Amino acid sequence: MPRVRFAPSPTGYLHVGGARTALFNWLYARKTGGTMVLRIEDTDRERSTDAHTQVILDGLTWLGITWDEGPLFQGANLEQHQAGVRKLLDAGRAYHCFCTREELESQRAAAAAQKTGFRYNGRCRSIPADEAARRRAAGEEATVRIRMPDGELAWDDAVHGRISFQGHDLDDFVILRSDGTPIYNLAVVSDDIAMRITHVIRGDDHVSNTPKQIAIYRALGAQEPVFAHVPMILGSDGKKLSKRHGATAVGDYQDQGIFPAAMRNFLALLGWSPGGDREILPEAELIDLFSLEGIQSKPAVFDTAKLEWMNGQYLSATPAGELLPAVTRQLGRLGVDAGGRALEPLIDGVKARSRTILQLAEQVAVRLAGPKGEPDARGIALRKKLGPAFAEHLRRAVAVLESLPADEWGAESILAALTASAEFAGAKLGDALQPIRVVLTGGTVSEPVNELLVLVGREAALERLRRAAAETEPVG
RNA sequence: GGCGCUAUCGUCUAGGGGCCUAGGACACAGCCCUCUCAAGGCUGGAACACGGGUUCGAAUCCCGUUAGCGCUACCA
Repeated sequence: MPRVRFAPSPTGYLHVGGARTALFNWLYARKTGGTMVLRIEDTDRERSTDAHTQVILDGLTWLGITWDEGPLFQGANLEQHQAGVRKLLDAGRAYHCFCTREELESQRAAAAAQKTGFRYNGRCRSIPADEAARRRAAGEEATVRIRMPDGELAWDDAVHGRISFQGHDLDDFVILRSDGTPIYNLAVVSDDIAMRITHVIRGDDHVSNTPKQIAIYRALGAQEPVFAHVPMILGSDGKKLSKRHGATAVGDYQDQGIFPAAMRNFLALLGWSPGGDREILPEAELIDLFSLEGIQSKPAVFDTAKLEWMNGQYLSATPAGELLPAVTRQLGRLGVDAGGRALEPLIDGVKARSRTILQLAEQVAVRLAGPKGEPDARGIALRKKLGPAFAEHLRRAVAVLESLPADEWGAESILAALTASAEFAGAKLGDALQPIRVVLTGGTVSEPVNELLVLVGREAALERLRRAAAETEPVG
């Protein structure tokens, strides 16, 4: 049975790229009946925080990504990592390096000045073990470097096919800091071996780490896992997705009222395709269709418009009743009290015109509490265009609607009454109705006016219309 | 600079030598519907980076070129 892991470092929020990596791991585990391990890579003590860990856990949970083991913390495995280094040292596959940070930095600067790449010069490579032991006993600080073998370091990547590096292009990199704590590549390999990880599914930014990790696997005499490097997610300018592209944290989308299922569907299709034309794929289909081979080898641009479209698809497919809790929560945030009214009809009325729960809740709020402040630009433009007629239409509407008894306050009779009145006055139906829409919603966009009136309710609608008619009445 | 990865409409992609005058989706434009806007339906514009091979035949295979991206720490 495959064992996969998602291994974020808690140094920031759960990024959409990380979320997608987690999703692919999860999909693969669920598809194959394997095990998903969650490991928090907190070896960078300076930048790791518990708050970030919690945000990552929350983000995964929101997306519906579950894990079977963990969360495990890499920091807890210090002794295991050190034991691995000792084993490498004993086998002569690693050695102590006494070069100081300052020496290394000046070498790096010199290399940069000459526009040539920096590579560790191997100065400490040939220091005999007993001499190294003596110097360390004398209090000299040392890191541990792996002895990088010559020859090929290649693997058959599950998404890219064969990828090959040459050992002599890599240098003897540090695996243990002078303070005795492990460096990322060592810790990862050590943990992946200990956790019996069979498939390492991670971002493309790790492909250049892979040959280094393979060198460690070999030096440790351990079996290498299958590697699958999934492509990066880019911003609209083709550059690596970052803060300046707008929302990149999973939590941002949660706040915007995106459905977890829509986000998951969208993320899955970013860099992966089941083949064919299917787009809207529920969880079960995603799992059933998923394969590592279906993962794209080129990076993908994150397209918010398509995410919102997809969310709209999920929104229309979700019955109003299921939307109720989320809408109620948003209404609370907007400070609008439903006053015990049944929200479902309101939700159904505006559902098709919303792409996110947030937009939907805002529309419901307007129908409940009336628009806030002045109408929008198009509403004002209409008022100007109609001039005095705007108020006339309103007054006529008020008169007709008032004459409609409460028990006849239905979409059909309202439309009939309004149509007849407009006809009698020789007004175009559109001109007669649009002012009502503007007063009731603050804009020129809504469900049909007769339905809008039903949703707002007789008393509230009449009250708002009367007031607006009076306000817009020409002086004299 | 070195090493590596990648290359189909603006974007996500289908495509595994002939089914391709390259299909779908988002976005865009137009039309239908219509009291507005959506939704929905229909229509349209829009791509195989370039150059060489291989082959009867190449978006598909090979080699270059170009471009983009990633990595190049006692970060992860």
